Amino acid sequence: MLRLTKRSEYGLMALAYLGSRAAEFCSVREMAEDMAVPARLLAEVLKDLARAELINSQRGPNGGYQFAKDPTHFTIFDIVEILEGEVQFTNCAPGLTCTRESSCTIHGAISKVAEQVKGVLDGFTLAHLTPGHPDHMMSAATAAKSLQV
Amino acid sequence: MLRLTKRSEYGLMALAYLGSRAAEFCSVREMAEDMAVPARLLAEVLKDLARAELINSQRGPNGGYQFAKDPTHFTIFDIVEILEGEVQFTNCAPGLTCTRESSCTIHGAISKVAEQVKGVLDGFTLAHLTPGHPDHMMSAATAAKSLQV
DNA sequence: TTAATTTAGCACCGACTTGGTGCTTTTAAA
DNA sequence: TTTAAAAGCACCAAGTCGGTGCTAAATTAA
Repeated sequence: MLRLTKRSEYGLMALAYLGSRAAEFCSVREMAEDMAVPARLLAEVLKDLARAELINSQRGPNGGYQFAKDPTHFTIFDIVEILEGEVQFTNCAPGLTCTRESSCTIHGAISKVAEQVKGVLDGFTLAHLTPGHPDHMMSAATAAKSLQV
Repeated sequence: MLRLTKRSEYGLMALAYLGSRAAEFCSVREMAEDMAVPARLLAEVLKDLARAELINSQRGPNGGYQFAKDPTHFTIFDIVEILEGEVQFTNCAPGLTCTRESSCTIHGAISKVAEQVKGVLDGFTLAHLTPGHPDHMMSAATAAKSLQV
């Protein structure tokens, strides 16, 4: 159904969370509780993000994770690629497993589609997800509330 | 990995094929052979497209499938929705299974992403996939060939 | 009428992916 | 030394995906 996995979803939520928490270390337990997501799975996701050097990790008491770099430097595409592997829209693109060079007439257009989808994901940085950041996009609920004020 | 399923892939290929074959009926066997895809699976896909009244079906000898309407009237999004079910980018969007209204800060941006991805898929019609049609986008291979001439 | 061709319907299966957990080790602070 | 936390690795259940089997219904041709 063309959807992101939970890994990406939790990852994006966690990064947004970290972004809004200044530079302090946050533990997985803390984050999982606040975000109401399964702690162990979140831990796996954060491990991957740390391996990709997107966030710093600190072991031991008062340890946890913290943003390594400016959130505006990373896009949703980057995160999805880290957590789900290479984004490959179909098998049917030149150079991939589509060997129907002669008969397959769609990979021209499909490549364009894939390119544009990639463009969309690259058009959003982590800052867009991070509350408090000037680039943040409000949810419908939040927007409604701010209108009431 | 954010990819289309084989159902969508075969469906799009088949529709491109039908679009390039004037208005005659084409049998599944014929199409599957020409496109080098598994016939039975292609048959399932075409059944779904026929149920959606996107193509006409005709049983019996010399039967098969044929385009019902103008290819420019259908977008890639339509096909994907028919063959994969409702496109739902994440669980995390207002009104969906994301019940973390208060804590989840990403569904504002995620909704925008989903909207734009939908926009991309809606920006391509079947005509873009159909060789012979003026809107058709050539594959890299075909383009290379035409340059050689 | 009969046989052949083709779609329609429905159920099913094996393999892979996904979401999630268990357990042990390593690091670091109190 | 104890405790809190991440790192590593393996594992499992459920779901999805690609694909197939089988039977019925429709249509054409002989």
